[in-house]
Amino acid sequence: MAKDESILKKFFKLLGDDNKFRIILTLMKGERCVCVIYKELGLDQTLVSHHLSALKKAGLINGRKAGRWVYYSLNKEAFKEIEDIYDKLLGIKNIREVKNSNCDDKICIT
Amino acid sequence: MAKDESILKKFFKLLGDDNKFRIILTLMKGERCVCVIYKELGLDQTLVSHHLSALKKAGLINGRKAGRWVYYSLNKEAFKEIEDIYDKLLGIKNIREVKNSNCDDKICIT
DNA sequence: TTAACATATGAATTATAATTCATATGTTTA
DNA sequence: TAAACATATGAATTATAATTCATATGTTAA
Repeated sequence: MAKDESILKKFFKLLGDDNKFRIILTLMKGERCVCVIYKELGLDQTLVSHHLSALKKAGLINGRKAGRWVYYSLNKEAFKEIEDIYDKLLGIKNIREVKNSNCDDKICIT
Repeated sequence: MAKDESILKKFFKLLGDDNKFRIILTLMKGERCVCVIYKELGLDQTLVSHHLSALKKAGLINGRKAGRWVYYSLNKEAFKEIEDIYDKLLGIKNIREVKNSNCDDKICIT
């Protein structure tokens, strides 16, 4: 699979998870420390930590350490890249609406 | 979770799967019958059938039956809806970059 | 310098989705 | 109308990811 496709698919897989999705939505509002995230979402600290770690590993978020707190924020460049790839690969304007005549006889290839 | 969020998350979850993602990419090129899809992707007929059924159930694709063949195509309205919701909820222009001062003392709420 | 706190990590467990297998349904052709 | 074909479906199995649990690391405050 091409690199672009793989980046996009990975993004989908991560965001397809309920809690990761909610974490990203929370970070849309701005940088947040871990304790705020897990309290706001009513989740376990350790669970959120695992999710953040996956999102960070994928490059979707950045972590900034300040004292005993760690502040996470969205990686805007990564989101820009995703938007561009989405537009190229799945953008509605690229959908072709060619209808097919019967997939006839032996061949069954259009 | 709000309806929009739930629609988008469901989309992500479906497309996060390798084979569903490839099926959608194939359908970007136009309507295809099942036999073409599974041969082109080198997958089992029954596996592709399951995936198509999930994508159809989610409203992302349409099925058109013609004789013994079934032609699937992308549901453009659904993709339009997804694009709109994405733009509203996760669009890069909606990302706030507010930094936080220390998440200080007891409170730990921003 | 010890206790409390914020976060991270790895292993164990559990939940969920993907794949396979057997077979059913409906359609066309010989 | 029987055989071949295209697709679908449900149950069984397998793979993968999410969650929990126990605990570790580093930081600040008493």
